[in-house]
Amino acid sequence: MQIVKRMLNHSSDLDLMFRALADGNRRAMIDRLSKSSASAGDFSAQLGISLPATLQHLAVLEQAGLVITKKQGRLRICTLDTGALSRAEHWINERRTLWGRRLDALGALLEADTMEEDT
Amino acid sequence: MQIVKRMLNHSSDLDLMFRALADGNRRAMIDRLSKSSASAGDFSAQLGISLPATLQHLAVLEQAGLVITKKQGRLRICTLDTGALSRAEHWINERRTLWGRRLDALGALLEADTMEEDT
DNA sequence: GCAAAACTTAGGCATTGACTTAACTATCGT
DNA sequence: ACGATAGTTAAGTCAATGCCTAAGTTTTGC
Repeated sequence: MQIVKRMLNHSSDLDLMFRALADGNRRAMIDRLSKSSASAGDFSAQLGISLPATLQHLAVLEQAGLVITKKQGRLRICTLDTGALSRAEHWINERRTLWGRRLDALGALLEADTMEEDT
Repeated sequence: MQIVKRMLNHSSDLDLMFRALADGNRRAMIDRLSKSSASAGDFSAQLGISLPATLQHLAVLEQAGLVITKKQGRLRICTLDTGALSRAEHWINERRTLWGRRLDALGALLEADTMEEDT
């Protein structure tokens, strides 16, 4: 059963995703993975933190759907999953453009207001 | 010692930004602001949380550079600042496209691997 | 002036998050 | 088989979050 990837969290997907991205070490891991796959030990060495700490970060990234890990022999190999990144980007872009449109609509009005005040 | 590291670790702009976005209430505030400006009391009422809690959220959003607030009379009026949103989006997009290029090269191989696991 | 409205500050509390060390378990090379 | 390598689990520490209530402070309007 490959369906069970997410349990009944009261936190949304976006919560998990943004919280996962809100840590420098985890972003560094994503940076690293955007170049090539890596093992848990690689991250541990690169970041200078313990292996357990690394595994916790990996769990966060996995739950956020940002990273996929798979056991190969005694290594845990990690790869990026860009699906979630796209969703995060989509949320941001939606808000940004919404506000952009509003600016377009109000821009003239605000400017007119300012002009009135000035004179 | 790791305590020192954490305390000295002045969190980066991206830390502040993503952490700010990692909360449903704060994303709701941004949603609200993407439609029009609002006062602290508006948010308090909309979210059903106390005014102090609302102010804390606003402080987080302001420090992240996502929101601008300004005192007008006895109201604290808040507006969106899209600059930070754009920066967050830029970071995400950069990683996504980097990985995308990588996928072009490795795609078939990874997919074959994944298929094996799934079945 | 003065009370109500809208915020601000202070203090407290329960939970979560990022670490750690120590003690396993599983794989690999010889 | 056996020691070294790579990861996993357990348990604990400490700081940061998110929320609250209570007691200020500033503005507004009568």
